[in-house]
Amino acid sequence: MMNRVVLVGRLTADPTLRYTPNGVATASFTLAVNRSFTNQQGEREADFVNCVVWRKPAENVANYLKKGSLAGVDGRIQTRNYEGQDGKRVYVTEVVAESVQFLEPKGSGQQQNQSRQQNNQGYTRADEDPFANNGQPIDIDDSLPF
Amino acid sequence: MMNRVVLVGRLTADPTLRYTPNGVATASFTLAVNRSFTNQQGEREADFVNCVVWRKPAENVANYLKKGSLAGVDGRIQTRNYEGQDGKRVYVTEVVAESVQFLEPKGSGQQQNQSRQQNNQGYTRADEDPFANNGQPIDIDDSLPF
Amino acid sequence: MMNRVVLVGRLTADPTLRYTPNGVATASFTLAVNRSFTNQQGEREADFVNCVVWRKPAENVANYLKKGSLAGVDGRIQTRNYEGQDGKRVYVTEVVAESVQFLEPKGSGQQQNQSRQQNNQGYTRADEDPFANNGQPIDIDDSLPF
Amino acid sequence: MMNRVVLVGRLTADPTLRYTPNGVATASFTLAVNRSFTNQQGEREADFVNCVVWRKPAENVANYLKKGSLAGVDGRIQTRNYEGQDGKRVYVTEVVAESVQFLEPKGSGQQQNQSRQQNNQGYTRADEDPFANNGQPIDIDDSLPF
DNA sequence: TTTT
DNA sequence: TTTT
Repeated sequence: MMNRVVLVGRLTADPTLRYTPNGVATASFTLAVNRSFTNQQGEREADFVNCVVWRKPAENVANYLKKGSLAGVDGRIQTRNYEGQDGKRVYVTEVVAESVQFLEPKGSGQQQNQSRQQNNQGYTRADEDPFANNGQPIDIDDSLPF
Repeated sequence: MMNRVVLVGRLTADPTLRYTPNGVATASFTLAVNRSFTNQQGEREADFVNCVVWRKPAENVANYLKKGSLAGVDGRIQTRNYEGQDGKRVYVTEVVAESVQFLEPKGSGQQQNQSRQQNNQGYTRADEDPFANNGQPIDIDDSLPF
Repeated sequence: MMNRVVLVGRLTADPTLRYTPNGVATASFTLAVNRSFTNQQGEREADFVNCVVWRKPAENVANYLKKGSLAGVDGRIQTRNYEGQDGKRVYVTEVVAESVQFLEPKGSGQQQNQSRQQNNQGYTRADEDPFANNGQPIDIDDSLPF
Repeated sequence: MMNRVVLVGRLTADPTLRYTPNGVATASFTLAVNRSFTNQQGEREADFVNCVVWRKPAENVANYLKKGSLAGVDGRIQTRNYEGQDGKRVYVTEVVAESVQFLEPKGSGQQQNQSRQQNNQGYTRADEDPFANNGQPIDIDDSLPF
């Protein structure tokens, strides 16, 4: 079986960094990928793809990317499901990034680190161990990645 | 911006073939893509990825693939949203296949066409023209692809 | 069968634009793709991948990309062979780009078009019709793309 | 920078297994990838892509694949060059497989292991340590992978 | 609400 | 030097 995704797009918001109880970092973000073709109104639309990344690259994402950053993702599609607030099963399709490429020109992001930390106050942990769970966040209370 | 997906997996069910009012064929199916790694229980899980294909390849999919068929998809990730039954916005991520590869050995699928037709009775149209709408189904009443 | 390549890298030189006798544009260029890992000397090396693109995107490449430009390529691997100068068969592996993405920030390339034209003086045709030949340049005399 | 290749095709010959002096396994093989389109004579041609794989997957390839096997490769394009027999630099483009997928139906390859061993007699080492050299074979005497 |  |  094969499962490969490559995306280049811009972050729709600052990434969200969390830590599992075991101290493993995970960052989540959404990439806006503009389509190369236009719709019948002549507009270029975009696809909005939720992405997750684990461990060291997660911290790099949190430190170097922010809303609007151009980034490339190489990873795979992952599906998971969880119990929704209304008791119904919610199905999620997202991209697990194995590597994230920073495509901004040099020198365009010195303040990013600072801006991110302030932006993600209060989102510093996730109730999940990626290696106890195959890379799929367990969503407890309001800590959904998306 | 770049957006590329390559999958190889097995159909979880016979594909669903529909036609837009303009007579454009669209087939939808779900690929089960077994993961190469195991979870903490030592089990190999799978990702279930919804796929859509348009026009001539849609008819080929309907004619040559069925539940359990091994297939490859080369396409892109697409997101769309529609008004759910409870009035809330439902977000969908799926793969639009530009090409679908049949990876079954020759001679293993002669009855497929027949089995498919019987399976998709009553699903012969979709209320949508992909070229008036950029490849994104407009979901009217119960004609959702997924 | 499936064949998909996605690259992001920088042009090692200005692209070379040619036209077949039938007037079809083709641009060739080499992408330097820095590796994410280092060798035993701790250096980051690069792969140098020859790319070809046809028709309208070829002209866009020639007009908007130059040496050093950051670009993304979505295409497929192609192999071909031709009679070398010593009568031996030469085997070539290159990437045929179906789309090329310009990843430079806006406003960083206004003079590119002019610089390119002057750079490619005398390279204005290729002895080949891509649609009579499946996208593979026929190499006559010294007009090899690489 | 990004560099991703996905291929599905058939082995043109049994894979060649070697070991570096440090005992690291490497397998090389060529994938014939049939094109989806036809040339002006109406024939379907193929691309022949040289692939290399290291370590445990190399041994799996040697044990489970043989001439004609259907296989998928997920990897990256690598370029390297070496001094040719005539003193000239020879440039090589190949695919380094990070994973290889066996796409043959079950039960179709019991004799493969045996057939391979006999086929590769005398090819049991390669003068190279992939981790001292970034995955690129050092070609000494006649031990070129391709 | 899933494939082999 | 090419596979089904």
